[in-house]
Amino acid sequence: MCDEAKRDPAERLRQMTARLKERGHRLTPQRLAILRILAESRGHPSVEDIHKALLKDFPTTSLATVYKTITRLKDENEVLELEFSDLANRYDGNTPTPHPHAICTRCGAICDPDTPPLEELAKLVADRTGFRITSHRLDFYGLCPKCQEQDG
Amino acid sequence: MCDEAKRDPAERLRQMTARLKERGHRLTPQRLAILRILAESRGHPSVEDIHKALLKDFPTTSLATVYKTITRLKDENEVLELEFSDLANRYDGNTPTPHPHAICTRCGAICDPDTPPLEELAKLVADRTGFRITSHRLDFYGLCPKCQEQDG
DNA sequence: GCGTTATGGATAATGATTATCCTGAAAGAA
DNA sequence: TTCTTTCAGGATAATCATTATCCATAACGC
Repeated sequence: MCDEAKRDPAERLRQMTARLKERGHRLTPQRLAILRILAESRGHPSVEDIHKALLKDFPTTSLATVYKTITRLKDENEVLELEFSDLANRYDGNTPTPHPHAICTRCGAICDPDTPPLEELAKLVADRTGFRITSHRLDFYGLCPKCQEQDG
Repeated sequence: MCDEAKRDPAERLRQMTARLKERGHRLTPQRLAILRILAESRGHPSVEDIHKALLKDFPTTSLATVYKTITRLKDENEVLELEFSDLANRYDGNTPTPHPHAICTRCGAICDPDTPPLEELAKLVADRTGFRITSHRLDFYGLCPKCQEQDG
């Protein structure tokens, strides 16, 4: 229910590479590999996760390269960043627009539940605060099913 | 509309001191001062903000003391932490239960809009993901009214 | 192929937060 | 009030994800 198949990874990869090229970014082998990892990932990998996966094909890749590529992708709105102050940030390259997440506070599992859209609520907030709302973040924290089992 | 008066700061201070005492924490002058700053704050101060305010009455207070006190308050659920990976975390001592925020991405202003409660949505997410939901975070990002003016 | 210039790699720097360690103060008991 | 125990404060070092820096090199348009 949680990490069901989303859109086709190959299609998403094509989309990302096309957008980067179109905006004048070079498509290096390392970059392509990072895009592929993001497109194929069902979870929400951290930079270190991505780097580890990358080392299988490109054993000399630097962590800095991953950070730089992620920054590009953020600038181009091709990846959604989930910030944490006490943990490494996590990234969603499949669905780069804001959407709710369920986050396990024990094991760090993150999944995308289906929920009604928040546009109405965002409009309400804009009306009441005078803000020009451009993005949002909705996280639910708790224990994932696996971690509940371990409680006995 | 955004930073309207909430509950009575003095009453909130009484509440916090009572809870800390009840749980066996000592009430030192520094701690009381931090509680007062949190209770009276209408914004969402960072640790550094709190420390700066504290120095007026206790010029030798260490930053570490503020961090330690905040940790206590988090453990006792008397303060709500808003985490940011690229900025200092911000704290709400007035309303320590999760509630939506509007956050200015330019100046960092944070305010508490009135919105319908999210309990139903949380229940829906719990049903669909199997998570045992214990907390949530709903942030809306955008430009506050002041920062919109500066755009011309 | 060539030349321009963005990118990759290695590593140092940054900065919020946490850990450590010791001294001193808070609170209860006598 | 004084004593005792233990928690809290202050100073500072350590941590760790993320950024910045710098140079050699690879990508891509011509």
